[in-house]
Amino acid sequence: MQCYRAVMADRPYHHGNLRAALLAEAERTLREDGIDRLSLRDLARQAGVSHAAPRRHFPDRQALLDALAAAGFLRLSDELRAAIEDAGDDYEAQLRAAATTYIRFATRNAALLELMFAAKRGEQSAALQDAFGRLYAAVDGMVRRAQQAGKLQRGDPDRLRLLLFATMQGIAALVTSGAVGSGQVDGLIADAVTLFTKSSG
Amino acid sequence: MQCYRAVMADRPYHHGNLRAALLAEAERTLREDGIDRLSLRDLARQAGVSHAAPRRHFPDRQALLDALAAAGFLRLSDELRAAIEDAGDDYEAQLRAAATTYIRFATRNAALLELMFAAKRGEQSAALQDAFGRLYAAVDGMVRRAQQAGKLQRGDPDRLRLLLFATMQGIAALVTSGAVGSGQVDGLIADAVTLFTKSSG
DNA sequence: ACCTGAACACCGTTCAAGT
DNA sequence: ACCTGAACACCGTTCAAGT
Repeated sequence: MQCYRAVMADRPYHHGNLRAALLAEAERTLREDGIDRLSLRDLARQAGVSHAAPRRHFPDRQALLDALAAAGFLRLSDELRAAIEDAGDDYEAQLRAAATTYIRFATRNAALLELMFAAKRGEQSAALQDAFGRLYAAVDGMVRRAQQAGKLQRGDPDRLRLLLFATMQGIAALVTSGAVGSGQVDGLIADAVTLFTKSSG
Repeated sequence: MQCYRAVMADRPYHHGNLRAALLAEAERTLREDGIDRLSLRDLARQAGVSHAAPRRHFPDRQALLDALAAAGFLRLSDELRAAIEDAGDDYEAQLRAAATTYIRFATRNAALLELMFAAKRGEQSAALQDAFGRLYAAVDGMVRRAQQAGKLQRGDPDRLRLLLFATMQGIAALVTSGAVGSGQVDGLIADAVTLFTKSSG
């Protein structure tokens, strides 16, 4: 009778990793139902825990959203690093791989990406800023190497990196908002790469 | 006694333009407090009307958000057209003016722009799609003229227009999310214009 | 340390009923 | 046509209390 809440438990709820379970469930809900249907009480219910229990791990709803966003930044930056590494030594191939990975992440995690780039109403947590920094660093490293090799368009290097970042994010926004069909994505990426790489000739 | 709800009424509530009053108040709330604090009940309260009254004009909360987004698209496209017209005959100046206007709109209406480009969960209303079309047409016209005059980079014209749109939206996203400081905006726009215009020489 | 249970002040949405 | 008032099923957040 006191084991009621362990009905569907092979997962070790109630001891240890409630925080991780909440985050995992939250990400699933975010992907499948959208941010509007994401409620702390529902997450607690699905974790078999009282509605006040999440408060130990996330002081309020925004804290959970911030944690989701931070995890998103880390995962996207890891995927970008891997894609760039797999692309070999050709800078244009690296650029194309990075852009493709970024847009694919955007289409598969539309609500999460939106959350990651939500207008910050107040100050963002340090963890969230760090996570964004990881993403920026992933893009930055690639672009910096390409610039040093003289493969990119001229212009202020820092701004050019930001601009490339902005272009990827912009394409992602158009795709997830439905303004651009998935069939146009590859062409858009190709044009963007052409635009940024030095067409020396 | 039956005039209770007209306490602060010089506005003609309760007769005629509740819809417009709700939209105006909603946009103010969106700008000042963010989308999370935007509630139909609160809007009704501020309009001096029962909480069920808005239902006549907006079937649900999403309908009101869609109407806000549509109005945003129309206003932004109007501002873009005006800025382009004021910029004269030089295509690069037009491009710079359009980008500046777009980013300024983004910084002043961050929450609204986010709403405008929110990932569509289902189908979007026809009115919303039309409004987006107006925005796209505003950008499109300018770019098309520049392309015909041979002032832009080569590449598939349709995709180049989308790419330019994406770049503006991407810069806007980085600015409103706080990833790019307002001091870097002008430089970013300048670099973007340089990138897109044909540096023939 | 981590969680419960009740309570408070809100929501969106629905629906019969009023004018 | 447009609006009211009560009702329903939810929220997030707080807090004393339990183990």
